[in-house]
Amino acid sequence: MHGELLGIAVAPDGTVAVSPEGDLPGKVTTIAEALAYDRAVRPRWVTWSQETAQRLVSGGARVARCWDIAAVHRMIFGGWRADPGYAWASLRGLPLGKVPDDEPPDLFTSAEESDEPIGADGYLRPEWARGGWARTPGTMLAWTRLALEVAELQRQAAGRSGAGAGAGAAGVIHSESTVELLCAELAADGLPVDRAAATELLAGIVGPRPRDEREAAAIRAERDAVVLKHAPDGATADLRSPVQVRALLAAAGIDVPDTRASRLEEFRDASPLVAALLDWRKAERISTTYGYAWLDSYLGDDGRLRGAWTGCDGGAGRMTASAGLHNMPAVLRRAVIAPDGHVFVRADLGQIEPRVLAAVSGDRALAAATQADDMYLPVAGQLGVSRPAAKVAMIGAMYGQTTGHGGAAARRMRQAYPVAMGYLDEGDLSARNGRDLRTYGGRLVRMTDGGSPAQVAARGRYGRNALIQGAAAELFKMWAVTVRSRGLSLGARIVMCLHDELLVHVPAEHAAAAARLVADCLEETARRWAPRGDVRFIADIGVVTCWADAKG
DNA sequence: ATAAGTACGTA
DNA sequence: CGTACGTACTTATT
Repeated sequence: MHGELLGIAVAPDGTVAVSPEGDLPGKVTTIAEALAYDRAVRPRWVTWSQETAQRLVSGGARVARCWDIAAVHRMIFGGWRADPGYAWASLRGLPLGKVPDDEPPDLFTSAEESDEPIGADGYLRPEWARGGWARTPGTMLAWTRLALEVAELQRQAAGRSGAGAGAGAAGVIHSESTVELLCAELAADGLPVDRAAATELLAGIVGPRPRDEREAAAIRAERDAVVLKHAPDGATADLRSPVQVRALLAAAGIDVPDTRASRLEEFRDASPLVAALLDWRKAERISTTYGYAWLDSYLGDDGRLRGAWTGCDGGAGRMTASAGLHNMPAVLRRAVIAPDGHVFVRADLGQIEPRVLAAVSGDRALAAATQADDMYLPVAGQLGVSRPAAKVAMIGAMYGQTTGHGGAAARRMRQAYPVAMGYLDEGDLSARNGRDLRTYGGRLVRMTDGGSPAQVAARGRYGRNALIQGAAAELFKMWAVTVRSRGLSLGARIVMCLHDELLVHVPAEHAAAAARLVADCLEETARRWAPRGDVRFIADIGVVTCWADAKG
């Protein structure tokens, strides 16, 4: 029974239903009892979506593992939409165009109440999916039974499709599911941010917090004036308008097709106007997106910055976060400080993408290079080029156009690592032709057909990138849920996931143990995810009190 | 009001 | 040396 699937549903009021299993009758109970059952039996709870985890977490229950129907649906079928009615129709092979929209109930057409979740047409009744399942204990139990049935159908569909069926993919469906539990916890726990430190940082960059709108406008005008005083006589512009900025630059003799920072950077030294404008943009970004309003919106009184998390982005399958958690300017990490008595274990995967390429392609020669701490060194030696040239060639192969032309390094790359390059070529070709791809872990990456030559080329790049980025995301998530699980006894909590980086909050007395654990979890994950075992994955792991500190 | 375009932050 | 995403602002369209 340990680890067996068991359906669970949590109503908005916190009432829990657990599906029948074997001789056990299903029951309607409390979150506390569900947690006790989780500890005793450790089932794999079948949930319809992250919402269940959110309700469990807000009721104080952090369960060990789950089978998340929406997450598994996205793996098997690709795309983003994964509501119950859509997942059901996909599994039953029903026409998807007729699946009712995932909309709130219409107030004027009273939904017919039925005790049967599946309608005569074979589709899931929309009123059930919209919350009608929580109407009575009986409907709640039926909802959990259906979840269990759907999970079994998904297990079969995954086996047929190849999702989660590859040698290295064992466990990916489970980790992709359990990440939804982690996401609910990340959203509830938040990222520790020291309000005083954040305020001080902001003051240094954009000035003190304005007391009213008039003062804010004055500060903005003053910032603008610093730039405009470098403008040619009489010229002025709204610095927030790219069109006007372009005209202003033209008046100063700088003709550019657009005013992006990357394009203006080359004029920085020659033009005080450009230099001032680029500095202005930095401050403006902080002021508008990551300023006091940002703190007010997302930083709680308890010193935690909270946003919503998703386990996969619908494209290649990376995690996403709102509230700016994934694109916060690096300077603001100075304010991410562990509260008294706690520290962070900060860990990031090193050279994850080329290592992942070695694993997913099965290229023995490239796998051999991963034994080095810096794998670009052996690659450079193999190709007979400098390390920077080797790195550019590798990244170009993974993401850029390599077909046909390319430098000497690119040509030698084909000779030295034919299996890896063949894997990328295959993905590129499939994507160009509009054929769907599957990542190493079995996630379907949907491709469209047709398009102009430029779109076809872009699709090729998208496809080869998705194979690498998607596989790296799978490895990362498996690592993260392993740390989540193994770290419980140390009081370690993941507070940030940033594609290849983990920030783990832990009581100071367990810092060293937690750092070792994070390293051990990577070993364990690598063995499970890439069982051939010839690819080495590395992480830079340090104990810090502030995220901005590389090592503590 | 809503959509598209521009820009920029993270990986 | 490419890809992904989230946020905010301006400009154009409905």
